[in-house]
Amino acid sequence: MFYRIKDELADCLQARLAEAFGVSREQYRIQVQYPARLEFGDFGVSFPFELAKVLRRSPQQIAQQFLDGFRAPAYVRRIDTAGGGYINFAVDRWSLFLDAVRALRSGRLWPEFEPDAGKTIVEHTNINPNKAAHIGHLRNAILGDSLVRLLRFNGKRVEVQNYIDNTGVQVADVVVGFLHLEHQGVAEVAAIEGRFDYLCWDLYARVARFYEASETNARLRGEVLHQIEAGDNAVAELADLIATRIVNCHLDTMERLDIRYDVLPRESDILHLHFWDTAFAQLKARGAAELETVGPNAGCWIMRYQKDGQEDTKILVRSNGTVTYTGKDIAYQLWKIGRLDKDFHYEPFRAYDDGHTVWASSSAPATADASDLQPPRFGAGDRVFNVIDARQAYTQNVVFEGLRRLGYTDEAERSVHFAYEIVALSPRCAQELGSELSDEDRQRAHVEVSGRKGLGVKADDLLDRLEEKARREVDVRNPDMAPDQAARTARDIAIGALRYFMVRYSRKALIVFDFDDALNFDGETGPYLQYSAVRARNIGVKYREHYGLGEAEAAAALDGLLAAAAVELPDDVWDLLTQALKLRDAARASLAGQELAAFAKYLYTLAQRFSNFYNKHRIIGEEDPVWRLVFLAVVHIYYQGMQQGLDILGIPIPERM
RNA sequence: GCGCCCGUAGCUCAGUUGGAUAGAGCGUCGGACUACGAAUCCGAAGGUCGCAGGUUCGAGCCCUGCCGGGCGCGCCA
Repeated sequence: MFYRIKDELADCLQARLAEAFGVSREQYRIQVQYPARLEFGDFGVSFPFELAKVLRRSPQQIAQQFLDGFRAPAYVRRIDTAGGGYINFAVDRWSLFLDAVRALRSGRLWPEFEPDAGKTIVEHTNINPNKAAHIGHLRNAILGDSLVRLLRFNGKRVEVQNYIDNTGVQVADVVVGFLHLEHQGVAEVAAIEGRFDYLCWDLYARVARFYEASETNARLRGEVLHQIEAGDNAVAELADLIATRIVNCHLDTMERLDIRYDVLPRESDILHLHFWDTAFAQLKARGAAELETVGPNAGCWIMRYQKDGQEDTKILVRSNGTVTYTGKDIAYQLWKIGRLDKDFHYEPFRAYDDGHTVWASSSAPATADASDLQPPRFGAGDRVFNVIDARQAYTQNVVFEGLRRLGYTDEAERSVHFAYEIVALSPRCAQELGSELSDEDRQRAHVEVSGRKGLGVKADDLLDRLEEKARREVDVRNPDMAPDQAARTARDIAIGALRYFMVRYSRKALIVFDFDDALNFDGETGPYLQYSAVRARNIGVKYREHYGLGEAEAAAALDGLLAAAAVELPDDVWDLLTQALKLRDAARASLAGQELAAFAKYLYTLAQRFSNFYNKHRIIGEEDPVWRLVFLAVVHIYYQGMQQGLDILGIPIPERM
């Protein structure tokens, strides 16, 4: 609700600016800001400085003339000029508080945004289906899922895609491992029990060493890859079995973090349905793809494009006729943004507990009796976010350039590479994991996670460790808690710790992973946020118990405030209240800036203010009935905000902790 | 060589798109529980925002140049 007041004030100021100086909104747009310090007020503007030159007057004179005859909105209680040109506005705390109480009573503290008619696609996770997920993948999935939740909160309709590269070399490598190291085929692999993704993790690392041993070994990769792409043979069947089993492992892992998907587009179907041919025809028709006749790239189909004034070329089709990664990616992006005249077939892949179905792409129409489920219309998004690490920035730019070369400039504009830096390991952490580091690596600040070396922290191992640690803490604090509830609580805390950890750093920050940081539950962490929410809810519960009120009665008691005489809300209460009411602002700003860390930071500050508040004030024990209700209302408003905010970050609130 | 990103407290990071006295957490030191549960709170110490110029009423933020670090740039995927 704060954002509305801010917008309203901005309009009001803008009108006065036109009246007093003839400056229109188009000429100069007023930005209302939150002042640096609370004593300055609740809103502030600095336009007198900026307009001083144009209006040929001093900032003070402008501020004075502006304010002479300015009719402020009713809720503005005080207007000050300060610092030789700032104009600050303080609102009437009590009346704004009463507005908030009314909104709380009618359940409209944060009215929904206007729903967006279009569809936003978020593609994330995208793990090669050949081994267990690791911390790097967790950053991707958690960032992606939080983005999905933030978009939905902002009124967007979102489709979640998880692209499966089931025909790439990474899967081929594991196939080589099963065939030539384990001497196992489809039947044997299908019969393997236990942690399949963990088994492949080790096997994959062994295959890397196997390739290094001889040229003959290394050649096996190409042969296997060729058979996978050709399809309709035992090797391809094995690859499909491995990829499908691993994808199921990944979905299980992500499910532990409440991360879900709508559709899994598979590389094999892009191949079999010849998406590339359709895209290629478009590229040729538009002249975007050209057959190179001279030079080192002779015989290749290339795309030329301008980059910083220099011409660059990218190969789309090799001289042997095969398509490059970039080429396939352009075709796939065209499908996502609705400019490929082609679609997948779909089949249900699995259903979650609540009945939601994840669909997988398919090369053939589903048989009539297979299922009575009808897939939704996938793809063709109005806006597409590709959550992919920053190392792919160059490739992503080439893909978007491809769209532009096809004349789809709007579509390129609405395609976003949601880039983030990778998660690396501290050298100490890498050694802890049993990796033997070279002297060079030891000197470095961080070591890159490497699937090929088998070096990395597996997602499920990290989650297990988090849960174990959380369980110990829960048991110490709640010795009488039932084991199943303790387990559930530990799980919630582990999720909170991990999700907050991955989202608290800005996207551009490289995370150097260390167990000490990740397993920390104190200070700026997920459990801190959860704890404050739990405390707020329990204060509400205790309040009702203490005064013998039902939930509805306690809520109705708040109505008494509406008739009460005004009291002056102190700074700490006001700080907390306004921060809670800024939830929408924060969500909007975070989305606009495409920075989830900003929202995480906002929530953390909110929790901090609440912690400060409940340590300072007795709520249930407060003797003055008006203050008691004021405090109760503030606790309620805080809890409502925290509930929504934590939901955006996918962090659950335990019953107790 | 070309391109992108980063350099802020001992450590890890924020810094509302150019605003007011640069903020958190961890760590260190000191204080607050027979409880609306201390996974909390309060206080203290800790800064030449890599360096040097420039633009501006105003620069951690914009421009230029250096220094230091990371990543990317294949008929790989």
